[in-house]
Amino acid sequence: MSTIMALDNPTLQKAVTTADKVFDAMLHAIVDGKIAAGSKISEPELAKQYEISRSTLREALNRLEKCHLIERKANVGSRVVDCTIEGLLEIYVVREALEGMACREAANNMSDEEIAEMQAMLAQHANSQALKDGISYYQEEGDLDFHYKVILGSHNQQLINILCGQLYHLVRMYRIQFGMHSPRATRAFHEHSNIIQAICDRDGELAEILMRRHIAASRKNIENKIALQNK
Amino acid sequence: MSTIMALDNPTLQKAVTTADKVFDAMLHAIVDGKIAAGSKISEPELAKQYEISRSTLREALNRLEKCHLIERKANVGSRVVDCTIEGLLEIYVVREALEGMACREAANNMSDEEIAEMQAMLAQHANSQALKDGISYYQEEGDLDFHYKVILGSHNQQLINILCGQLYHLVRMYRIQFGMHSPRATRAFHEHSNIIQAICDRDGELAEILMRRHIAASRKNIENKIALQNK
DNA sequence: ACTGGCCTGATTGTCGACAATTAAACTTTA
DNA sequence: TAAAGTTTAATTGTCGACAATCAGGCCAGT
Repeated sequence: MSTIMALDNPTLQKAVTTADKVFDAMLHAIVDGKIAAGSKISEPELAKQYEISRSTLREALNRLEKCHLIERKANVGSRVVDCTIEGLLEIYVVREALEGMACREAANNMSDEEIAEMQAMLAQHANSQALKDGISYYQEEGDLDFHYKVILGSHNQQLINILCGQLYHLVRMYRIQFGMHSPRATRAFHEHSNIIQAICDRDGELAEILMRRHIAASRKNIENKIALQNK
Repeated sequence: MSTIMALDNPTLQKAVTTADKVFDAMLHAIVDGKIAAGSKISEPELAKQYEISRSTLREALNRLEKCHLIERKANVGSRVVDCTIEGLLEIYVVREALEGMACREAANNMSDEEIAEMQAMLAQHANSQALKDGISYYQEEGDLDFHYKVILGSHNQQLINILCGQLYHLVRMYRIQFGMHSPRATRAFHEHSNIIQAICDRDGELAEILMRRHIAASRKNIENKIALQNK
């Protein structure tokens, strides 16, 4: 029902080849933690598990490496990336820069129809949120939907590739594995609302500033939580 | 002689496997235009040309795809990306966002030794520039050296991977194939100098602003040249 | 003559086996 | 006993062949 599946890979065509299917399966397995973060990958073992050849598996591994979900060293092997606090904060820094710019470009380049769509989506989220009073749904999927739409609205293929193609899988992985469903839901909703307003006003400069603040706020929220945890 | 070779891939280990060597060879061939932009890639032909198996060639192609230098469609084949004005401008937008942020982080995270190194490099470039009065050398290599150093100075692995690992090969490709040796050399030199000063002052906010202006100026320079060309 | 379907040639995807390299276990020696 | 060197088992990289898929040419039918 959520739109998250539909735009899972907005820039990629559907999986046609078997390597694609294995890639998809492993992608979800890694993101969901079914394949542990930091664990070593045994090519023969996984090939047998998915009932495919090692060549096909390696093809899938190559695509996972493109998403920065695994790391390969020559003649040694592949490991799933491990989720560290430092890595998470690094990603937020990149997101602040890229999504800020994407938001500026979205304000310049989105069509009126796209803007209308996004406003409708926000209204739907508002209902869903008020209805369920469930912060987790909004936080985990609605938020991603919103950010996806803004990124796609930039109409910048490079931005879209980097953010949707590679970085966002990592974001989802961290969200799930660190169990992030913070009580920022209502606040984030208002921030989203203001960002859309800036885009609607075609105010790219303000849109970028608001998006950067929005992401920076999330990062600081995490930093605080970590600091609290380590106290 | 130049440092460009040394930091060709500052984040990657040297090529050990044959697929690595073929990747390097094809990387340079594509960047230098020896393999034409937009041309289709024939796997059997190239495999014979490099005297390797198709599997090994495909491994190399996968890494080229990671750098966004080629594009693959399932059951159809691979093509070298084509250099369009729109693509070039898109890259500048991404660079403005990412390198701006990298510059801010560099001001926060660079060690004093790193800053001293960068100042020394700039002084060397100043001599080289005054000596040869050659704008092309500075523009094509010194400029990249400077930007590399700033990116590495951010100490953000995600930033480094995206910028040095994938985006900068594209930047070099565009520079060479469009023959960019504009008379911005002395102006760019002063901008570099100011940026280093901001980093030295640990003024991340100013450093980001200056870097973004620096890159935006390059982009506008190109836009003007194109507009002039099409008149 | 033109459109539609079929067939053929070539290209890509997949497979299993072999060669090269690495990491660990074992032996040997100071 | 500890450290260094050697051997061995397992993993990765590479290869050539087969199967699946696609693009273009050919033929038939209206």
